[in-house]
Amino acid sequence: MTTPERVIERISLYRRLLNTLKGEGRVAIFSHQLAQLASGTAAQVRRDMMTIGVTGSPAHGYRVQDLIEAIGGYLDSVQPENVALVGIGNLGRAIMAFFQGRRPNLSIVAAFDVDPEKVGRVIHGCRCHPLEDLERVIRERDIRVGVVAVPAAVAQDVADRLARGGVRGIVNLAPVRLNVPPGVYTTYLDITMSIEKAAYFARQGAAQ
Amino acid sequence: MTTPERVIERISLYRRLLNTLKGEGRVAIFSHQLAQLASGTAAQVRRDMMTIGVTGSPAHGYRVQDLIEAIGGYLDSVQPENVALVGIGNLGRAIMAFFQGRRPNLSIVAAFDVDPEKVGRVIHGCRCHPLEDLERVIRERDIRVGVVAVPAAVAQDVADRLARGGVRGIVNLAPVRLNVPPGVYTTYLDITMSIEKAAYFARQGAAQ
DNA sequence: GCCTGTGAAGCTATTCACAGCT
DNA sequence: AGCTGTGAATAGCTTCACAGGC
Repeated sequence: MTTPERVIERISLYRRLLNTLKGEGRVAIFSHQLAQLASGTAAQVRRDMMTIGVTGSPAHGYRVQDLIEAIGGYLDSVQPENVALVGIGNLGRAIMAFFQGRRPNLSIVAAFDVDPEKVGRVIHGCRCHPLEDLERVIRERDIRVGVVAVPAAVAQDVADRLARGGVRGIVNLAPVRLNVPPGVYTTYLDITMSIEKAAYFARQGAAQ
Repeated sequence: MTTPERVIERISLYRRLLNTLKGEGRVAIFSHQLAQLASGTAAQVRRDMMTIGVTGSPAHGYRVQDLIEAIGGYLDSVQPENVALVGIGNLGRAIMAFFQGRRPNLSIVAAFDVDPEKVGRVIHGCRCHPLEDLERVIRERDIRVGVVAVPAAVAQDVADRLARGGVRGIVNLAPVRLNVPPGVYTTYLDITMSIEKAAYFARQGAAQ
């Protein structure tokens, strides 16, 4: 019953692609077309559609609007998800700018930093708190997802605080592994690893 | 003979963990210990060791130094790899700061931006060029890996330029899919997707 | 006893291929 | 004719389990 990580990733990607298509006025799409946009296969797209419970027609394929709604129903929680961002350096600001009023169902509602310079300000529509307040604010605002964008040396401490505050999902951008209590999901966005990977496959003459 | 992406990712992770261990004075490690640090299994670590051609001993496990060297021999090219960064916004600067004199075998040697304000300056030890010079500089400096950290709207254009310049590996941080000619490897670092994934699994009561 | 190295087994994910529909 | 939905087949990855060695 638990959907594999890979499938969730693809579904999230489909949604973004579909939103773009919708913006272009596209009404329907065939599996092989969506597959091409997502760098996948038609069969895989159809399997994923089964997973989220959407059904298409041989005549027109899948209705774009249906897909977007079904993906929303599958991926999103009923009430919008509150996200905390820890670390308001360049990376943190990039993420805030990026999320600025984007997703209706997912918004960064609180940011944290140790720098007294930043605390108290509102950056990209989001209030900045001192790190000491993390657990309290997380609880008050019912935040269950945290993004860790702090230097490696303090990432584990931040993760501990997030977990204590009740966060159940962490996105870690710091180049360290985190130790989290059971029940807390962690995913890593590792720039060094990605570049090393790209360098390796660049040399191998491509894969994908 | 081509190593799967998953394995390359783990090997890159092992190296980082091992470098930390080495810094702590650790000399040898058993597969189950490395597995714990990497959130994997002992059997998997041993398989990966086979892949890179390292052999351990039942008595002491694997020698940390051996592993680091073997991974270097496996992942790295003989001469250091030159990387180009396109987009010197918050995200680009975060990446530059992060790479600042880090990896011996992988360095960002050129950055590009359209902002005339940034062009000509040297940020984090790296010269900033105007976007128009991209293809020329890429060729001159024999750059084969590019990092795309520009807004979504111009990411495809940047990818086209990189590919024309001869880049064979691209790390894309913009939230769009790129169309690249065959032979160019592309990998995506998608913050939105990661947060959506974390939110989904946070709700499911964790995996991993 | 506890480790590594590895063939074999097991499992998961992807793709095939085709019936059914329009 | 060309699509979807899906059981069956395949491919790919991970884990088991054990021989061999300190």
